[in-house]
Amino acid sequence: MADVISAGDDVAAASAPALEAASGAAYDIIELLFFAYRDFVRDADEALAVYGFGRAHHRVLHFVDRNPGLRVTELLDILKITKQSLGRVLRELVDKGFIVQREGEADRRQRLLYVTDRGDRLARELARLQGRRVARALVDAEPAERDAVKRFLFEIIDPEERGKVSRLSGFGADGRR
Amino acid sequence: MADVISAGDDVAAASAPALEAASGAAYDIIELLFFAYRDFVRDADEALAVYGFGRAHHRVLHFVDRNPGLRVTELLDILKITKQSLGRVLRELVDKGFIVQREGEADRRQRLLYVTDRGDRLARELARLQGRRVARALVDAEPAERDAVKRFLFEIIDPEERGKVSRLSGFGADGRR
DNA sequence: AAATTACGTCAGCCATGTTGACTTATTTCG
DNA sequence: CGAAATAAGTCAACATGGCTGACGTAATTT
Repeated sequence: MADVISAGDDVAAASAPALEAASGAAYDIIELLFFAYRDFVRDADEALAVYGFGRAHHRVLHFVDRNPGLRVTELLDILKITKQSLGRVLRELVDKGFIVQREGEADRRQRLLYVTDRGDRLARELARLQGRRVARALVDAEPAERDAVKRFLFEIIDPEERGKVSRLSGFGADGRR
Repeated sequence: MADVISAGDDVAAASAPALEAASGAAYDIIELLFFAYRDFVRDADEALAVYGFGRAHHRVLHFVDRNPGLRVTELLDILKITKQSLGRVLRELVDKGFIVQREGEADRRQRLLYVTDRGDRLARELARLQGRRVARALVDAEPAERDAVKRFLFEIIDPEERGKVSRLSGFGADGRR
């Protein structure tokens, strides 16, 4: 039961031993990703509940805070949800004064997104909570190990999405700064 | 960035750059975790849809496959969901012949969970899909780097949960095998 | 014998995702 | 210039997967 999984026959351009070693670690990591993410996302929940928000609001607030002037279309492409799903949470964030929308200067069809002071404060508080967990997980890690973690997460992302993530988060296409 | 905002109203002045400088490596990883998990969980979706299953079914199937004879209470504690939520997906998995429940020998109140052959086949297929992604992300990583990734994910988990995860996944409390 | 435990289930609610259809304003292009 | 494309918003209906609360049954523990 639960032995080494096969790496898949279409993994090209890698030596058999390298793939095998990678596959051995893969099963553990599948489970670790589940547990890690399960706990990671819970950090912000109580802080969000104060305003009647959920995780969907958190994601929107986060990306607008990190990318002032973000266009709605770009946000949809980041979150990979539909316009209608975004519409609901975005409206609530605007109604409660955490986000404002401004007409684009160059293109007046656009409604560029910005956080308010209030929104910025909440976004930072949420980032502080999650950042604390991440920082604790990295305290004993050497710089090379931190890079290895970042590179791994970066390479888990769909290849065609990596360019976008690099631009948003500000590190290179190889996962390094 | 801030110059785009022109006449400042209540739009927060210091956003992305200041935050980034303040928080270091943790901030990148918060975003990377979002993107990585977003893509990671999508791998299995089409395979699950064939049987009318969703991600909740996947999680149940996975942990039962990895832990034959799992008790319902233990599964609840792993997934951190309620008995009622589990009940729905578990019933569907049983009805469709992917999981069977057996009365416990020592304690006949227990309904121990096992996958059927069919369930095992689906579980492995899903693991293959996700494992392939993980394996590809690790092909160029050295053993020490793979350990660093595992250790990081392990330490993201709530401290009081780590013992349970160690026992389930079979590596030590330090995140190493 | 009573209390606790393991499990299941009914009923209703909420958050967040989906499709499909349609509108409005604006920009781009032939 | 006029047609087509684009950016954004909205209505309606529905699916998934969480939640709480209340109860029931069988088996075990005290």
